[in-house]
Amino acid sequence: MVFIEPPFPFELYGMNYNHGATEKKWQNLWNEKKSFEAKEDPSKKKYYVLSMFPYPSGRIHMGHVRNYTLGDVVARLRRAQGFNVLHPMGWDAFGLPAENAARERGISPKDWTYDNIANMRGELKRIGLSIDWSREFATCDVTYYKQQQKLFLDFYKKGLAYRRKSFVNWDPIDETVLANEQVIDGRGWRSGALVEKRELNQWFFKITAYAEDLLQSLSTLDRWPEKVRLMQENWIGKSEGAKVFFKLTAPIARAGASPAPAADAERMVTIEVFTTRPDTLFGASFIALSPGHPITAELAKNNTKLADFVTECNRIGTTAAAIETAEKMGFDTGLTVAHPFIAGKTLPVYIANFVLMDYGTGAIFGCPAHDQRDFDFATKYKLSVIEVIAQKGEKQPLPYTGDGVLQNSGFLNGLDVATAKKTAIEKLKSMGIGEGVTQFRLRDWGVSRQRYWGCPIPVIHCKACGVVPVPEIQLPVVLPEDADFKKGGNPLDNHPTWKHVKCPSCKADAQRETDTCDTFVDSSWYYARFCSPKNDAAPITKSATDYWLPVDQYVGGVEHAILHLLYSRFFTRAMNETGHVGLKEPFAGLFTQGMVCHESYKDEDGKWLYPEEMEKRPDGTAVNVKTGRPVTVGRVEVMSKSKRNVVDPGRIIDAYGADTARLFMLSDSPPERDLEWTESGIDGAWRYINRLWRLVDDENLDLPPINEKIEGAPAEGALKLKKHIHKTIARVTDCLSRFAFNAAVASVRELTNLLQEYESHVYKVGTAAVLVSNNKDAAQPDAGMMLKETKDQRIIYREGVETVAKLISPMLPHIASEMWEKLGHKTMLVDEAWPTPEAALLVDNVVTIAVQVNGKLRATIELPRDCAKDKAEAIALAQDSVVRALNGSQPKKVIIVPNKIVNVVA
RNA sequence: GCGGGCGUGGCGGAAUUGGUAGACGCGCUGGAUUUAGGUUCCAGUGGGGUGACUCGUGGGGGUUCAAGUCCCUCCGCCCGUACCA
Repeated sequence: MVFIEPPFPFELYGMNYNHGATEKKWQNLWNEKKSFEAKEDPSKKKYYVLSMFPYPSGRIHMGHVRNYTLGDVVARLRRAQGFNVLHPMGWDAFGLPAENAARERGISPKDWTYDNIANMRGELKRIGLSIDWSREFATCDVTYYKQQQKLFLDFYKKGLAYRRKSFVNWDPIDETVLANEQVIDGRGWRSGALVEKRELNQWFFKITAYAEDLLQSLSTLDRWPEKVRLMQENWIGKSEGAKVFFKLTAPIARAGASPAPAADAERMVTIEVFTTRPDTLFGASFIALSPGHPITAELAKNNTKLADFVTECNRIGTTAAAIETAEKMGFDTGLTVAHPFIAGKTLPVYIANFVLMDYGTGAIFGCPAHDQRDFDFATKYKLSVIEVIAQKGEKQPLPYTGDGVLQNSGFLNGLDVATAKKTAIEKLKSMGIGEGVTQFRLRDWGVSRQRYWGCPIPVIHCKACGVVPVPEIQLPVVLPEDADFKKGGNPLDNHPTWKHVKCPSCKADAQRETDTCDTFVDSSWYYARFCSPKNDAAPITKSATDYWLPVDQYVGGVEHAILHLLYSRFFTRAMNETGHVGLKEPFAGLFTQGMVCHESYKDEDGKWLYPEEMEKRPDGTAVNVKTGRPVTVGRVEVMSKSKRNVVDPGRIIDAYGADTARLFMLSDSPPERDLEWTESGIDGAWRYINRLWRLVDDENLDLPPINEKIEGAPAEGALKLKKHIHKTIARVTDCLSRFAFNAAVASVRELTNLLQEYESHVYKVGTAAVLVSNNKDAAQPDAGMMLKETKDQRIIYREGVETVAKLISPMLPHIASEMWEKLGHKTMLVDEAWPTPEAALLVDNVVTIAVQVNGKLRATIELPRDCAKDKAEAIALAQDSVVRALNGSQPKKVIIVPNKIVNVVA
């Protein structure tokens, strides 16, 4: 784990390639020539490459390097292929960590953020990305969030933003709202106080208005990973089912003194249940309400045991994972409801911790025989289990969730599940106690955050006028810079003056909204802002977005597969509806990359160690560099600061160069999979960079002039090499276009090997080279042929090396550029066109065919391409190994796949 | 819990549509050059067997002339789960 510290003594190892100077040289040149500045040009086909912008935590990490290298490969490839490429970069700069830093270290969130950005920008630039830095912005720039406030108001006017009550995690000691990640085992991470659920008025975006469209349009996103589309589909969670009204056998006496509104009073006599299984109504054995259900709240007023139970349930927290993995608990209310179909039958009403208030109606009926959760619950509380679906075939233990024929179900008996569902719904409807409904799991997007470091929501609360939007000419609503972070709560709310304003409508004293936006709002439209980042008059410049959008290739982590991407899709629809953009789907192509992992190390005391703090001994043991004490080598895990299994990209770039870091990121693991960072891997990458350099850095290289052509047909050896070059072009182009970057690198390496091997078999004599056969006994070609061969080979060798430089350039832009220059070119490689293979060179006239007997490989034979089937069969059957395997028996059948395989079935 | 993904030599992985499993690299072994080597070059390298062969893509089962690839099932690990970004 000991790295060579910079400056790297490259000449010590016979290396002539100085990555430090070379990388700097090309980065400066690209910058001077503005090589990557994008301009709208309707005469050219555009290509918009976007890598998810980073949160400015202060340092870049390997995950960033991977993400941006992947995006850069695409951007550089498309650029070489003649597209007008937009490849921007910015900062997802609002959010909690800045506020935490302010609280812990007394730095202002703004200074902390912009310092981090300055530092990270420098680190990013060293990777050598083909980014148009002139378009850079941060979401915390007033110029950006001003436009976001306009969008918010436009959404509000269209009814796409609204306010309602919703629960938050409340820390009673710090008097602040906690994020889910700040709640640990039901307690506040700093105060340790038991977290309470508190209901607050909050802002929501009406994403559910587009639920159906967001679902349907997934099928048009054919360049998205199937898994992401599936995850979104499940997240939206469309389900067909029924609402059923269960009548309470005794209405609940309301505890409150004030008269309840009529609709609410109605709720106290019936329980509205959503179910996807109305067919199993005859198997119902209980009703369960969410702890957050209005009836639960009403009952808890007069029942301390129930109130305690609800408190207990709330302690689990607000996350679905916690609620659903918690042990199933129920509270028998003693109430009963009438069964809708069976006269005289009643069902007990429970409060259950696994019933979510946010989904359906917050109430379910339980049919234990045909649902796992209901079954578990019924077992625990000894409720009846009535089988209403007769299983097909071999009987399985309950619960049974498959199809079958209805039984014990009155008018549904004999029907299959699908028909029974329909019939039950019709019956419910005719009885006036239910109806068929389509339900979505998707909930509206809560965007309110009771925090300082976010985009202020631009509304004013007036006692007389209610919610009043801030007039557009008064935008932006700017964050105050003198907020106090020492107190608990929301610094905006605590600020002495900021929130006090006059109502824009009646001029009376009023208050600003002190909630800020969820940072997912900021990242939902940044892709569109990159098209015209400087426009101060409007969030979006229509002509610019019409040209550049949609994003052709979006690259980022799978962890964003649902929320960020769904929110962006919603936002684009909302911006479309409010006239800002002319499209609905922001990202035509999506690639989700895997994470960067590393071994983790612990010393004897169980303390995590950084990789550079330990050393591996030849005997396989590991020790602490300083103390010499043994170190336990742990699992390979996602790099994280807490486990200290991180490698700083800056140090790698110092020691080995950006190209080496990029190569390592691209060469071994396929980009969609997790990548394990290893020191030996980086060594291997670094060696390859030096091998590339040796291809061109040779005083005796003796290459023919640029563009010299072969006269007549190429000599045999030259043709072989040329074929390989063109096959490599085809293969690499294909690999790159389908994100098989590791395979693309492998293919270029193969060509490099071949060129190097070829070069080592050639002597240079004067200006001509002489091919030396490996086989001493072979007849040497005559002088004329040799001259032709060597001359052609020199020309092909140049073509080969130039091709290697071009093909590797999206991955390793610095060394590729340097090679190009070394080969005598005056042009910059980044301005060169991507090579195209000659079709005629891609096909071989002799193919290798596998010969199998009963599916087992017995021989391979060489045959002319498209050889006749009977001829192939005859040659295959004549093979010694085939004859042996057949052992005298007659083949029953021979299967021949032309140019691929002959399978003899014995 | 639910949803999604992944699993191939000692290691990372390749195999575009069901058609020669292990490309390319790391590591390792042997050799050459070298005062030296985390340099470079050459050769070898899935397991077993002298060999003909045989066993092999997380486990078990199935479809097929043929399965890493398709189907069923089980196991392990990872991601998301709505206030981390």
